[in-house]
Amino acid sequence: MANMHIGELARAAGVNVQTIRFYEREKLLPPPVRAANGYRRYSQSDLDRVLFIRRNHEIGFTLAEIEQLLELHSALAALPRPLQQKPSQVREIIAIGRERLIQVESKIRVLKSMKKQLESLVHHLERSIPVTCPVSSARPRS
Amino acid sequence: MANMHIGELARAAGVNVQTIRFYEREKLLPPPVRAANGYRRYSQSDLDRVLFIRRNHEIGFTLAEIEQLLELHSALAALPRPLQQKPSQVREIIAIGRERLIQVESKIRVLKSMKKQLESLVHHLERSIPVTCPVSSARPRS
DNA sequence: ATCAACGTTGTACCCGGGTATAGAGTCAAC
DNA sequence: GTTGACTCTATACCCGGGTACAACGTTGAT
Repeated sequence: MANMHIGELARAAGVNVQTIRFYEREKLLPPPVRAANGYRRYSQSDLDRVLFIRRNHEIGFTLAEIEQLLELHSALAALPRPLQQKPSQVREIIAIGRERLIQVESKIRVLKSMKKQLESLVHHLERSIPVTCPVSSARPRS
Repeated sequence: MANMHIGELARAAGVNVQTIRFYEREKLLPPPVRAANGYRRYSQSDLDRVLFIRRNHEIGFTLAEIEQLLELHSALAALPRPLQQKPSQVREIIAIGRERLIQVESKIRVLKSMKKQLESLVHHLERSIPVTCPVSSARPRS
């Protein structure tokens, strides 16, 4: 635990150092423990968190939405087990989860339809080209 | 054709007027025909284009990427049929299409895995809650 | 003991994607 | 012929998500 410097974390996550500090300011990362010299120290779970942020950002979630997603995860982790109590809190988490689910499903639908269009585009273009591809015989003028 | 004012187009597309003009400046929309009074006039195909832009932006493509997608579409439309000539141009379109396809597929993968996680989250939370849902008998204290 | 490579805080800047405002013209209805 | 809703151009601003200094401290190797 707490085995990485900020630079190592950044490299491992494929972002740069300022971005890590930026995420900290924006409350996407918790204030890390500090070594005696004041250096930030990070653990694997911090790395996981950064990777989670990046992946989700890449597929079009805003940082605000990602914050919610993260809360959702940690709320879940913090629940008493086996869940007997706190149904109102739990219900809220479920509600947020459902919302996200709807968003995600809608994005998937759009992307799938796009995929189909692209596939048919590429396919048709390939089919109707006078063959000049490597697999064919003589490579008639490129 | 060319039956809409900018305000109607904007309303129909669910964006505001300045956004339309912004897209025009950014070359995502072609300069529209102008009425005698200087007003921009738009047609259905302009609306389609704006909707296309919005949909794609929503699923995480940048405007620059969308510009490429649009070019790809119109390049396709402009091709001589039945494609006998211009294989180099066609090859380029295919290459871009393939690239997009890879991007789209990767987004879909990420979203699907997210969907699974969310589903299992919601499912598990629902399963372990002391039943308080409408479908059950007596609604024991909310 | 000095150098490079890394860390600290703080502040300022940049880019993408719009959004708002000013100052003016157009148009339809009353 | 004036009012209100619309349009025009031009310019400025805003927000999200970083990115880049500046000025300084720490560490390890040579």
